Amino acid sequence: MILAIAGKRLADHGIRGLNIKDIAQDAGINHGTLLHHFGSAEGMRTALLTNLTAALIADMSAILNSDAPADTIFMELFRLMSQSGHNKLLAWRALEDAEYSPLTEGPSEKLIQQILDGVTRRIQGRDITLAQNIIFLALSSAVGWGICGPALKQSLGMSRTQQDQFPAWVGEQLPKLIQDQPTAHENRNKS
Amino acid sequence: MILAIAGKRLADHGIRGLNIKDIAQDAGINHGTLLHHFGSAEGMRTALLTNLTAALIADMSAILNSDAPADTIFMELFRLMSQSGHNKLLAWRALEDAEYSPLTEGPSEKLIQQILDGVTRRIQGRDITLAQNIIFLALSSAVGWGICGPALKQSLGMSRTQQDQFPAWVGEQLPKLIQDQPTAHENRNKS
DNA sequence: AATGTTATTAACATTTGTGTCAATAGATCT
DNA sequence: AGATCTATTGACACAAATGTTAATAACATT
Repeated sequence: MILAIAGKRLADHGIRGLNIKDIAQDAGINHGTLLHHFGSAEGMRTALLTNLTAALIADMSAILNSDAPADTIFMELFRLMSQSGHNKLLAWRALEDAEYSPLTEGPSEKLIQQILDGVTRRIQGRDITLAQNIIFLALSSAVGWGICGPALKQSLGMSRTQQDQFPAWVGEQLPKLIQDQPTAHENRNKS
Repeated sequence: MILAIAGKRLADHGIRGLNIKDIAQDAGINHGTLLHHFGSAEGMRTALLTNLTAALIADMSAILNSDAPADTIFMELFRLMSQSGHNKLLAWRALEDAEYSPLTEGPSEKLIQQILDGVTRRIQGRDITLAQNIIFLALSSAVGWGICGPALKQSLGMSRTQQDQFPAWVGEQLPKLIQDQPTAHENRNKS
C-alpha cells in the first residue's frame, strides 16, 4: 500500500522524505499516479496523517483494552510510543499544528472515554479530576518518552536496562497517586 | 537577528517555513546574504537548531536553579515547554533524528548533573536510580505536555483551570514517589 | 466485441528552493 | 586619499518538487 511506504519514509527520512517523487519511486510507480489518487502532494500528506493517526489510536486501543496488569500495560504503552512511526507522527503533528480532529474525534474519542471510565472506577469515591490528571500524566510522559526518550536517557546517564524498566516503574508508581489523594478542592486550597 | 526571525518562522509555519527565501524576505535582506553568512541553507538550519537548543537549555536552567518550591518549579517547567518555539524545536529534533550533541553536551550536561545531584540529595540514602526515574518522568511528561498537551486536554475533557493546575499537581505528586519507595533491587524482583 | 470508465504512464510545464557570480557599497587600516 | 577587506545586492543558473496533459493500458458493463 502506498501510505505504508509513505509512512516508512516519514519514519526513516523525516518530513523531507514525504515528497511524491521519492515515494512513487519507492513504490515503483509513476509519480503522476500518486497525484491522480490523492489530488495533490498536500492531499497525500493529509491522507497519510489521517491514516497514521488512526493506526496509532488502534494500537493504543489494543493495549489499553487488554486485561493485563497495570505495569504491563504501561510497558506496552511506552514501547508503542517509542516506535519510530508513532513518535514521528506526533512530532509531525506538533510541527504542523495538527491538533484538530483525528485525536479527538471518531474512534479515539470513544477510546479516551473508555480509559477515563476504567480509571474512575478504580478510584471510586474520588474526584474525576484525579483520573484525568493521572491519565494526562501517563500519556504525556509516554509521548515525551517517544519524542526524546533516548536523548534524555543519555543525558541522565541511565543504563540500558534501567531505561527498559522505566515504563513498568511508571505503572507501579501511578497507584500511589491514588492513595492518600486529597480531593480537588482540598488540593486547590493547599499551598 | 536573523536566527530569531527563523525561529519565529519555525514556530509559525513549521519546517517548511525554514527556507532562505522566506526568511530573507521576513528579515528584509537579500537571500544571497543569508547564504553568504551560513554557507548553505542546511548550514542555516543547523545554526538555528544549535541556537534554539541553547535557548531551551538556558530557560530550563533558569527555572531549575531558582529556589522556588517544587510545585512552582514544575509549573514553570511545563509552561516553558508549552511555548511554541520550544516544543516545535523538540518536534523538529525528533523528526530529523537530531538526538546528538546539543542536549547532552556543553552547558546542558552540567545542568542535568546539577538536577540529578539536587534530587539525589533530597532522597538521601536511596538509590540514584530512583532520582533518575523521577527526573525522567517529570521531563518526559513536560515534553509530552508541550507536544500534544492541548489535544490531550481536549480529549480528556479537562477544563481550562484544571489544565492550568496540572503542572503544579505533578509537582505535588512527585514527592510521594520518594516515600515508601523500594530499592531498585527489590523493585526488580517484585512482580 | 463494442463501449465507457478508470488507472497508469511519459513527457512537458511551472513553481519553488538553492546556489553562483560579478558588481557595488561599506568598513577598516595605513 | 588609497588599498584592502567584508557585506550586500541583483541577476542569472541549477536543481528539486509539484502539477498538467495527451496517449495508452487495464478493466468492467452491456
